[in-house]
Amino acid sequence: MIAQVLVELMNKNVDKTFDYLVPSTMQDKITVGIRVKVPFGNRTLEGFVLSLSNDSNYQKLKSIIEIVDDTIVLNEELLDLGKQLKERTLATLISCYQVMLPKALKAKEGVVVPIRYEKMISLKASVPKDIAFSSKQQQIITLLEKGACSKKTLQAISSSSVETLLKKGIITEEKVERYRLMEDAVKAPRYPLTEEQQKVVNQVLAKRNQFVPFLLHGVTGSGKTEVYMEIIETFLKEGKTSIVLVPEISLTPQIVKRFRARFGSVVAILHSRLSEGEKYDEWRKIARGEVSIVIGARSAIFAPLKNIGIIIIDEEHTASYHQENNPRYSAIDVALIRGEKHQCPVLLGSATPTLESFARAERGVYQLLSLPHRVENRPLPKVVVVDLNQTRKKDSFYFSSILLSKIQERIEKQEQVMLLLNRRGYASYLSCPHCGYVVKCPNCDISLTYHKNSNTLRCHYCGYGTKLPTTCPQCKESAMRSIGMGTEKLEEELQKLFPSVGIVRMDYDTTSRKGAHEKIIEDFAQGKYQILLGTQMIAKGLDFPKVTLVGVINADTGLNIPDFRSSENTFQLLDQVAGRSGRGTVAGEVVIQTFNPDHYAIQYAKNHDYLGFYQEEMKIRKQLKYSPYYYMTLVKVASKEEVVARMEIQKIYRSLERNLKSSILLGPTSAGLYKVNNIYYYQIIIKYKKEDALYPTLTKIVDYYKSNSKIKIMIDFHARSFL
DNA sequence: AGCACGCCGACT
DNA sequence: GTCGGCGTGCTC
Repeated sequence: MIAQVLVELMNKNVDKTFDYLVPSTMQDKITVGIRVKVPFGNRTLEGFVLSLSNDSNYQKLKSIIEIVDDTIVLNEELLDLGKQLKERTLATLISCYQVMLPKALKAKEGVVVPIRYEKMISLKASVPKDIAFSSKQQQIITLLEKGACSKKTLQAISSSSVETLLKKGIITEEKVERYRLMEDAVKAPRYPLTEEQQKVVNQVLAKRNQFVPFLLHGVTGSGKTEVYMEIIETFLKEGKTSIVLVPEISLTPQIVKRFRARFGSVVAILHSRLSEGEKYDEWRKIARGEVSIVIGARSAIFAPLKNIGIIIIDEEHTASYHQENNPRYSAIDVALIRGEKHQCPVLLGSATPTLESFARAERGVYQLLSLPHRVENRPLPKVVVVDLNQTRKKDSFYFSSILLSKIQERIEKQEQVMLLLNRRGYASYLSCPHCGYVVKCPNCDISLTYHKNSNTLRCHYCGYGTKLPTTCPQCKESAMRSIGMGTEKLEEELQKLFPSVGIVRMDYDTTSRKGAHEKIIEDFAQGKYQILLGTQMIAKGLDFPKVTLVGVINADTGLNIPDFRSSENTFQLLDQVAGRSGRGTVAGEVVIQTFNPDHYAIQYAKNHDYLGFYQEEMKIRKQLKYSPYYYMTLVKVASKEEVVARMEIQKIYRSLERNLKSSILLGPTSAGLYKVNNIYYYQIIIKYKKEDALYPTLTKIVDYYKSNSKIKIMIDFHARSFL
């Protein structure tokens, strides 16, 4: 028998299978999808068996050294999915398989994540009647009569007694696998569904056993999670499994808790904050069919569940559902592939769907469902927009007097406040401190990015460049400056203004420790603090009934990043963060501070008018030929030598120009992150509605560069950001 | 990816 | 005369 093995190397040159002899001792254990160790050149590598055959074109075959796991790692569905992923992303096949697996199961020689064992003690079949036991010994035996028990527990009673009983052969010891992540049983209230919610549930269940993609547009606080759980429960009763993707679990422990409370131990959790051991264990629970529900971040879409009843992607607009390195896939795409395979519905939920998704719903590609009202008829919060042009001169740098007085009010009423300071403010664009003016590209209606090394302003879309203005083109004041406010400074200011109030900050810096998120969220939920301030992190999915005021310190930071999605991202962020207010019995309020009070993204967010925003933004997208009217594929090259990157992107440009007859090419231009770690980036954006030559052309280009170590080329068919 | 093989410059 | 540069090619 001969095995076709795909080895661990992430290089285009070796992205094919190699034939190996299967030693007779392994014949009955080797199956497709298993992980093996093989000799490769003068070293040993790990790889996956992709197929088996009886003969080979090669004469001098080497033999497989050993089998790594006792079961298969990639089942048939995943093997097939990997191949599709490779075709869609043009990444290496091995990278498509590796991305599906926890580190413990990736093909990687030398990386070992152990299974955790525990010593279990159990009673021998019959306890001899004629022996007199000490009281401690008797205590242990009585305990064991009810069932096996961990050695640790028994040793706590008396370790010497355990030893004696073992020696006498009364009890036996056995090593048993023990999962690391143990579920903590919690109780959570279960809410009866509203009529609206029930209707959505019924609409989805009506299409069970069919591949139907749904888009659930539900306003913040409309109880989407409850809807998800109800649907999942139905499938659970039918013996079917479910996948639920959430943006980043560690940010929303509340959702996990609710699932745990309702479904108990049939829930597995997969996200980046787990240790490798924990991920390994959760994965094995899934592969062994011990759980029926998987909740996780992006990569949980590859959970090896069988018999899937539904795939749910919550907050479907979240950028993190797209992977930014190879393979550059979209979890939504994968969900649709798997949904079709399993003939099950795929449910995408959001209060602010991407324009792409909503457009698909309008065209009937997705079936649109909606939850237009909050539960218990709670009103959406009232939004006040504060014009910083009016207030900044007289008020403090961060706070308008309106926001301050409203904070003061909540503090007196013992209610809670959340303050958002968008961390994207660090992006270096140039802004006038007096009037808020930001320099834009004359061709693209996009902010120019400040390039420090060349001291110019440049457009990342068309390549337009201009010298740095010394005075503001609008108000003629001197000293334009790049903006960058920090949450840390905000916290300091706030504490000065409210010295006796408990303030907690949640951002990248305060949450790097494991469990830090949970702690902050837990503490805030319990009222240890009255004000929670933070970055985007606090905008999504959190549910604090006592929060009645949400303040956005500066809504403009997101508007000015040089991305055609900046309005959409801003609208989404504002709507999401506004949705944190008034989730309890007391009505909520929102204050948005901005230099652009009339900007449509802000105005529509103020009115909670998703549809209005959608329609207006679609007009712009149509006019400027952006997504979703055009597909946009990003081609990026990276090289340590700037000249090489520039030369090669031009070659690629000429090739694209020659071959793509129905596309619009933007570029070539230096990428937004022009130089990172001494690597230079150049890029081209391909816009097209239908381009049959796209994949063949790009495949050729990728092949052409596969053995060129001086240059790396990256292709992203669903790029969310063109920085 | 790594590593060997192979053909042209400045040095014990 | 040799040590060593990194271009090209191969790994079942």
